[in-house]
Amino acid sequence: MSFTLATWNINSVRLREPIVLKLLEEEAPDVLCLQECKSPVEKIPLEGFKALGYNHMVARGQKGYNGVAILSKIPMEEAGSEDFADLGHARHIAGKLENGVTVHNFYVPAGGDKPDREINEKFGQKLDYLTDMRDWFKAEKPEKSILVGDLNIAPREDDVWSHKQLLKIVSHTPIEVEHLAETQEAGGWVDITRQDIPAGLLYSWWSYRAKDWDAADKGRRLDHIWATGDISNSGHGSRILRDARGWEKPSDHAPVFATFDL
DNA sequence: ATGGTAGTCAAACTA
Repeated sequence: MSFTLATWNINSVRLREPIVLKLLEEEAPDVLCLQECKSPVEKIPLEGFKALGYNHMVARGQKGYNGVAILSKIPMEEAGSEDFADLGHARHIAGKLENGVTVHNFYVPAGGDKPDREINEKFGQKLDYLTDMRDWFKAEKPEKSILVGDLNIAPREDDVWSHKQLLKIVSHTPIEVEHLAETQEAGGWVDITRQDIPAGLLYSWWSYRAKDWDAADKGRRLDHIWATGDISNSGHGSRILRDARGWEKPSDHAPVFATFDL
């Protein structure tokens, strides 16, 4: 059985319902994981998603900020949600698909502007969030699982437009990269996107603030698809739908895809 | 070094 999964930071699921529907119609992933829904769960517009065959959803939401949801054509039951770093934020939801695969959908804290926890509380919260993820997965020992989401870290030199210029910019600092690596190691996670596309510049986010995001192309790979080692060999076909960054009223993130044959 | 844009929800916060 083969299924395709996509992850997309949508930056308001209600405002961007039209382009979520466009993605579901044109690309038809079996599972779509969304972050930054910025909506209470009961206000997520489900009718159009259901009409396209996405009859299953698990989600956590809050008013105005954060929020994560998994839409699925495959029957799915909720498999819990965690509040790492005790922030009280809706940043994680897990679903277990009928095929036995568990999907973890994360929205890791962005971390503010200054990469110093002494003067910027948000940066400390981001590091603590990753440390709690690490410790949880170390105990949990996940199997037959996929982890996706906006992890808000671009770990590799070719995950950013300029490694040198971003070394002190939150999302690409060595301490964040180290925390992410420890989380990945603790769960035995394999980066499926980079398994498929092992070299070369790869971005999933471009700032709204650029005059011409496409021409400037100052992107970062903040959105990830990982899988546990027991199923990582079944992952293939990774891609990032850069086109979506240029759609009407776009998110600042593009959707990331991978297919798994199980 | 600064300011640039976008979303929520109606001023300030977050990204």
